[in-house]
Amino acid sequence: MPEKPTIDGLEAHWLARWEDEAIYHFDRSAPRERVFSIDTPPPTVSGSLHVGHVFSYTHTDVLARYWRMRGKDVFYPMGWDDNGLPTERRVENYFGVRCDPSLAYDANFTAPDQPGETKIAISRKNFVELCHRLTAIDEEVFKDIWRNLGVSIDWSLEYSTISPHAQAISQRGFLEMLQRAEVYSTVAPTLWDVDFRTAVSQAELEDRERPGFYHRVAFALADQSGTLEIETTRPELLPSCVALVAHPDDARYQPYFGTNVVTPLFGVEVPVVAHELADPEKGSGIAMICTFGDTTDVTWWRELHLPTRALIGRDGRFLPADFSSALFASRDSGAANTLYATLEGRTVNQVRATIVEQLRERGALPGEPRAITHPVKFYEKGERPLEIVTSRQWFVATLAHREALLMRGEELAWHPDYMKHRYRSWVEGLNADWCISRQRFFGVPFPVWYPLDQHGEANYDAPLVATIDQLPVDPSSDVPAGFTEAQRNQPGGFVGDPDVMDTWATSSLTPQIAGHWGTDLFDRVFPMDLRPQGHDIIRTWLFSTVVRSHFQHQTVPWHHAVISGWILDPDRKKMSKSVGNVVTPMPLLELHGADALRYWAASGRPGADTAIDEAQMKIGRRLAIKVLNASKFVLGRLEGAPVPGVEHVVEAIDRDLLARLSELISEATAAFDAYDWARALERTETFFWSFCDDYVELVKIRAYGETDSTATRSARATLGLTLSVLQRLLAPFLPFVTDEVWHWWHTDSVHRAAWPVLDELGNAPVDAPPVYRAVGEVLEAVRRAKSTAKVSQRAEVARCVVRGSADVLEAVTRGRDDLIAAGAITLLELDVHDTFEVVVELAG
RNA sequence: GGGCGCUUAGCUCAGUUGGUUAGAGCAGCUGAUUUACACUCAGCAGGUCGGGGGUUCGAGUCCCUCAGCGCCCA
Repeated sequence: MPEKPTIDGLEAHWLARWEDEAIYHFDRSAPRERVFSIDTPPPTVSGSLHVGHVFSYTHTDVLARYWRMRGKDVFYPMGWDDNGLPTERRVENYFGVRCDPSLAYDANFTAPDQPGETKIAISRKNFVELCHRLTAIDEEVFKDIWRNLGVSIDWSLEYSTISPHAQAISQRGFLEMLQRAEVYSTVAPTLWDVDFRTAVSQAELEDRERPGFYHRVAFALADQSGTLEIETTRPELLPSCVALVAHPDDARYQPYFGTNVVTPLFGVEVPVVAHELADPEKGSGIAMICTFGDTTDVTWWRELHLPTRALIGRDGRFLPADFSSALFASRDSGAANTLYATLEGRTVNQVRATIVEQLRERGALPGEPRAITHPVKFYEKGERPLEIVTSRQWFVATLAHREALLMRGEELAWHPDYMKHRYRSWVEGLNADWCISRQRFFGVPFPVWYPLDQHGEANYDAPLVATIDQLPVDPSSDVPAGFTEAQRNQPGGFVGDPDVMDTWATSSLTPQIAGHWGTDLFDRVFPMDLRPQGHDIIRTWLFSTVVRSHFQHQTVPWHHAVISGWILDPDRKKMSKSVGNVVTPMPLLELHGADALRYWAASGRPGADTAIDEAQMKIGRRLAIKVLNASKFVLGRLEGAPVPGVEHVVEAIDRDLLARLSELISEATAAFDAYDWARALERTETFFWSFCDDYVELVKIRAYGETDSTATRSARATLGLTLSVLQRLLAPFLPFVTDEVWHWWHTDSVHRAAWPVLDELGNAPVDAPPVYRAVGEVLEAVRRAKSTAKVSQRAEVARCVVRGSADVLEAVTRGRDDLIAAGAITLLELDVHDTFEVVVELAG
């Protein structure tokens, strides 16, 4: 025990020691019932690292440490989510490159130190190499943060979602779903980002309020008897119009159902149809259906069996079209084709301007466009509104299993409970199967090839699949069984599936990846006990993991889901890179210390959004310092001797303190069992400060007495037992300082010590007379008198009269000696009275 | 449009099934001073618990309603 203990430098010392002694090592021979397994979020390493990470990972670690002390073998791995678009984007910007899959691999390529003005086009293989290189660097930065935060991860279980192991698991999961027909490929209208040129899934969708215009457009009735006016925000889609739609109950339009109208400018005859999704309140109550302006168009198109006149291409520009063809069958194909010739190859905005201008010229635009603000669907990482593009994609059949997936949500224990609503409303609102293919580069490839017929056309209905023992495979370089590389892309040969999987198609298998599905380990850890995560990824990570586990294992993937809240900046605004209010954790760690940062994080209850609060960190730091000093005092009193056993606790006030301590143990344990770490911390902290300021002050003088007196031994036993319990109750929150003080009198780590139980306190009577509290109240009155008189707390009290009920006076009597000593009271008088009152007469 | 959460002292938050005079920490103010701790200790002050209505002997807590903030879904 150092002469002048300090919390500075504790981190470096204990981090090294924990690593040397491998105290967080998972015993993989442990039977399932002794294991507590955690499916930790693998952070997206290419994302910005901010203090929000520290927040939620502290919650997880606090729980991990608790269960470890409860005697569990804690399976606590850490992974890195490095595959996917965020990494690609970061690599593009970091090195100033872009991937062009048509280029050949250049073994001599070296990336520039600084990104240049224009991005250098490189082959897919070169690009992927750079992705690996950068993620390796990023992962070290993240790892450094976790280590410095004192997260008790078993680093021997580290994984990454782009590793061959993760790829093999992902591909196996895919192949088994394919075999069970839970995944299928089809050509379908799909949400499409025109900048990234990839399909995206419903889960990656985000509504953004954008200014727009309602354009009123007049359609002539086919029989020339009049016009119907619709309103649209997307007049550029007029050439791909396939119908007009109104609500079946809308009396205004009922006469028109079943009749035809003619699109202005393009002269295409389209029917007027009825559907419940048409909103009579919106615009003129009648809308045009185009293939495809939004997901509602897709629904209408599918349910009403409308033709497909898709005109927006993968790059967001208008595709060629022939208005004299059977598909369009324009009444005036010459004019239509002439106009369309000016639109082909143009962007959405360019086409919109031209069409509005043309409509106005032809008198088909009654009234000026009306400015509105409306929600527009974006890919969450995208910059231009999503389009809907028809393409071949792989889908997981979620819609057909909606009810079962809702039931899985009910099976999960949610903390806090109300977070289950997020899951429920998401599953209820699903409107498309989960699209898992992405037209990108850095990801897990699909382990399939397609046979090519004599004309070089692929047969997508009969994919050639890899076998499980081949995995991982890359169909762009590996060859399917029965073929040779020479047959690649040749008629009668084969072609590899060119796409990669959605990052969630891999992340949804973190229990299988971390738990090494297919080995004996998996059965020892799965289903996992705990899934900690933020509420922002319930619809992605949590949902997709439930889907995979449901299909693959017919179970929920975990028993408990603990949902952490948002981290807000000090002004309570959500932290985001674009707002520029992101706070990085390292400076805070260096300034306040890991225990202090953890204290702040652990004060945030499950699910509660929490603002960055440096004041709270300072309080945590103060608490850590107090733990050092209190431990120093108590252990100093023990003078190196073992703590006297609980049977030596004989003084009434000491027995009462232990009774209160057993209440604390019960409360903290119950709170932890309910995943309410913040409550456990708050109760323990309150008790600890009262222990320091009141109990220790009361028994200090007695504790300095002769070692062989029963009273002294009682005080020392109580101090020692209480300190031991408090150090352990605080250990999950303040791992550094508690292990420091624990080692002052133990050889093992506090993090391997047993969580306190009531038995340790012997038969501490819970119904002991409330001596501690009664004496405390008198002492408080004495302190108040001294403070009011502005004298030292050591000043003598000539006479102190305590009036109160016989019970209270009895309690005070039992703590009389300690009270007199702590209050420097010369004469203590007790007087039975019906109200409680303390009269203090100071000396002099 | 449907749903969830929040609203308690200047600030950050407790307040577990309804039950003495609503608590804590921070900030503020007033003091104390070398035997664990100044990164300390003691004390003071500060709230009609978002508004309104209801149930009850009794409501911060239960019910209804309104408002504000945040979020989820459509």
